[in-house]
Amino acid sequence: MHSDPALEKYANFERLDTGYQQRILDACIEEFSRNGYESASTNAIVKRAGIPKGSLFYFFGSKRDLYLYVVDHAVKRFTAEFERISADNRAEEPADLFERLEQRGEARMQFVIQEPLLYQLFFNAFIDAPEDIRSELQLHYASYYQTSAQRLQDGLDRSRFKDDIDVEKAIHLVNLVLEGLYNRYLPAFKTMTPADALRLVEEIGVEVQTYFEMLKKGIYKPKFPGK
Amino acid sequence: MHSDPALEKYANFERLDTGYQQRILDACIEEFSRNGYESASTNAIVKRAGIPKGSLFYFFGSKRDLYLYVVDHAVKRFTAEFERISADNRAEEPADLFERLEQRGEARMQFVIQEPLLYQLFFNAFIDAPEDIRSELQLHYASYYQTSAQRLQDGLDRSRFKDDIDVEKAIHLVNLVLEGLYNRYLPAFKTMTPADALRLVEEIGVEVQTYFEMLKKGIYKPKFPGK
DNA sequence: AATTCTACTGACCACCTGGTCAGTAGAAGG
DNA sequence: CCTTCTACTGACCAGGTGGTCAGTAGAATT
Repeated sequence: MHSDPALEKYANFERLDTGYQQRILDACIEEFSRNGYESASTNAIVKRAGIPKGSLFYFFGSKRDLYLYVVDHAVKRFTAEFERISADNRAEEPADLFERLEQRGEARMQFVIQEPLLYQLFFNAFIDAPEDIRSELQLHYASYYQTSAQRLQDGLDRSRFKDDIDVEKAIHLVNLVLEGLYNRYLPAFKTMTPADALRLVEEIGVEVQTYFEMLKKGIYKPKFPGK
Repeated sequence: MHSDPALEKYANFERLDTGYQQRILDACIEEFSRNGYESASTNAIVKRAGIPKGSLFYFFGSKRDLYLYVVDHAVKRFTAEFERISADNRAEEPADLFERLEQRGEARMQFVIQEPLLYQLFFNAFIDAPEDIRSELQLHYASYYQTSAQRLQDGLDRSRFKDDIDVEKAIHLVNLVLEGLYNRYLPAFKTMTPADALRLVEEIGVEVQTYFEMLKKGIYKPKFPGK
């Protein structure tokens, strides 16, 4: 992350008192999540935060670096919340693929409810942002993505899968479905009140269950039915 | 579509000779597919097309209307190509869902290979574009989308589905997988020779088969195995 | 009290945006 | 030949954009 003490790229910002930091961060989150990277305006940010224009660039250097900082903030908060929720949900990870994915989905939903702007910001960063920023982010978080994918497989009960099935391919398939579902609903999500978003999230949860039932019948042995 | 002769919103453009029209369209397609609506620049378009700035607005009125026109062009080309390919593939539609989807998938892949930019433009229009434009497009193409979905179901052999399965939901599921796959591979197509693209399409075909096997086991009765 | 140093500021900059409209080239009509 | 008309043009506009830097207020040092 950005906390490498040797570089301290954002030292000017992090030296500030936390209340002031938060006011600035909030303004950035609001602006970036509402408009994405390109359409977000640094002028709008300083106006909203009530700080001088020069300060923003004194603290962060450039719009690009500001964005990277805010995205990093979002990712940190997301993963922290993610860990916390899945930690006190269950001490042990379930051995079942679908239960794992449900658990992750639930944690994600919780975060969406609590911090809709941060979630949107974080997610859009990998979709909307200009190519060079996107690739930098992908590079930056590649290891996180990899360990996350690895953790999904560690200690997984592979005996539930039909013998003639390639487990990696099956996981791929299920991920494809979840990814596709998310992409399909994303546009609607962008223009919703938190209450409507919450309702939609629950609807999606039901839909996911339906699909999971079908997928289980396809890739699990018959003795592992839908619960 | 936009061809309502009573309004003739784009008459100034469509009066031009086709070569000139095409040069302008190409520039628009390039710019919009590369940058999306918001970040696309009308100045960049006129520069690329080698036409005066005023002409663009004389022909199309505004950036917004230009975009709607180009998206419409993309949709027309897409559906035309789609019809053509599926027409000379087979005279009769197969009764099997997966065969139908394979056929459609093949047609779509052909279009992706032949016109990657147009496909991207068309696809992104419903994802990236500003809310008001997106909703106008959705309204505009709602009926097309509906008939297309209807046609997928007409004369479909529903007896193959397990009795406890919601056929609509099952179709949704399979579409989700295909859509996800296309989107995953789309970026690769943009920077490929036709030969490599063709090879990749065949690879994807194999992958689709794998997923279809699993899905069939999940939603079809046992007596309809993978072929 | 004078000086140095540091953190910060805001007027300013060059550049870009979508859009306009008085003006013009050239065909058509008289 | 002159006029009218039409299709088209490009210099221009107001309103942005991200970014800069000479200048300053106030704390720290002498």
